[in-house]
Amino acid sequence: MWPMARPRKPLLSRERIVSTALALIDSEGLLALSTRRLAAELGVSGPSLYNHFTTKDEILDAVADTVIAQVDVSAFAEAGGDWRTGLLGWARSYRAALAAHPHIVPFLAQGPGRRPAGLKMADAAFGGMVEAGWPPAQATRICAMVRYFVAGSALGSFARGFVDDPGAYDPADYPHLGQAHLLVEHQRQVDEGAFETGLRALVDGLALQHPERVPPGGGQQL
Amino acid sequence: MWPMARPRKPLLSRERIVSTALALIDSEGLLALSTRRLAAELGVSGPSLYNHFTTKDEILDAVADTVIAQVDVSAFAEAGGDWRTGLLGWARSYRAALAAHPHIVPFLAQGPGRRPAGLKMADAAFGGMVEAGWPPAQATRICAMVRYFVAGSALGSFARGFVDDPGAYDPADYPHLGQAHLLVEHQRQVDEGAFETGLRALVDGLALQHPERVPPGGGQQL
DNA sequence: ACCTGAACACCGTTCAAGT
DNA sequence: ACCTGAACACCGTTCAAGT
Repeated sequence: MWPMARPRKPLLSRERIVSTALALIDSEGLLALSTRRLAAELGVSGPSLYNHFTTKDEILDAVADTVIAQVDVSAFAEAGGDWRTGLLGWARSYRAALAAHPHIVPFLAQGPGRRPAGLKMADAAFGGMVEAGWPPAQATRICAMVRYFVAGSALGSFARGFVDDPGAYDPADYPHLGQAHLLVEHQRQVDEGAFETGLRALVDGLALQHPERVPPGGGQQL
Repeated sequence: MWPMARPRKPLLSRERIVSTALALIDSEGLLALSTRRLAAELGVSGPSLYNHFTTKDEILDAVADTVIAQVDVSAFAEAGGDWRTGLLGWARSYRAALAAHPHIVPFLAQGPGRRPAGLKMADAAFGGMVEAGWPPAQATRICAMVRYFVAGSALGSFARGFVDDPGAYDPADYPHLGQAHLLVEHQRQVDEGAFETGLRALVDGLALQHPERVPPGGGQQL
């Protein structure tokens, strides 16, 4: 091997950089993604990345967008105006996409900005709610609350937040946390159960506010 | 000034380190908090911090705990078994505490672990829900979903996630985002409105599931 | 156009040395 | 006990040099 300045065929591509970055983030966390480490994983030297992206943040933007591109918003169209079904389908797919890559969530939460997949998702969700009869201001709030809920649930496991040690929580200090150390074992069930229960409650609660709702007594809306 | 090895009175204390760290995080973000920068702000050299904390993460843990210590859980006790009032009061105070320090939220979301204020909050909320008649498994889910919602809403502004530029969102690409650039101006109202609307929906939806609820027709619960 | 190594101003943390 | 400067192995990014 002798020094190679420019190869006949590019060693890197934006796609390869992004997929390797995502794999590294998934396996070792956001902090493990350094430009030098990523370059090493790709078999090139650190500065090579700057031929394809102008900054590390731009790489993260691209990674974030591929994650959001996995979200399925087809439930709105398929439900044909049934906002409950559309919203449930979107929210579940949204959560699944983020839960598959939890370490990128803090970065994702900075908003879609100019990321195309994020904007496409926002457009579909907002449009779906408006077409189902929600006033635009309320549709905005609903999209925001779904994002809050999904991002929060993917950001950090509730169950994993506790310590797996029966002696960790002294009953004298925390009288109700006697079983908390058991949460760690049932992590997935706890987190998914909480998300699903919360999502149902959210939709049920929203239904009470829909402009076309017929209240229980059949009376007028406020 | 000549070299000072050990001063008569300690220059640092854990309290001073934590409050300076929080101020730095609030004003410049989590990434701006380096041990060297923090030390400079405190008027000492970098390694001095290691006489008071064993790692930077331990400093962040202490910062996180002081933020959570601001959350008011007294609503559960004051509401005397009325879980709706207790939950609303807790969730609003929880969100206010996190929204005051948004940059620490990604760190907070790793869970209470062994942080006393976080555990005290979890204990009070879980205990409050159980005492109001919720089965423990459901009380756990409710505490988790409130954390998801609060953390998600404090993590990143929904409104600030868009770009304040009328030309940013081409109607050909995003037919429903024509007004999205306006969100940035009304940031606080949008985010607080979404949180409040979502919280009400969540509580309303949960009420339908409470074991002691009398269903509309007065019939039996499933 | 696309890669390289050298360089700059940073990191977190350890450690021997001072009082 | 509590501070210091020097040192180690890292960072993100720029830039001149190579083909």
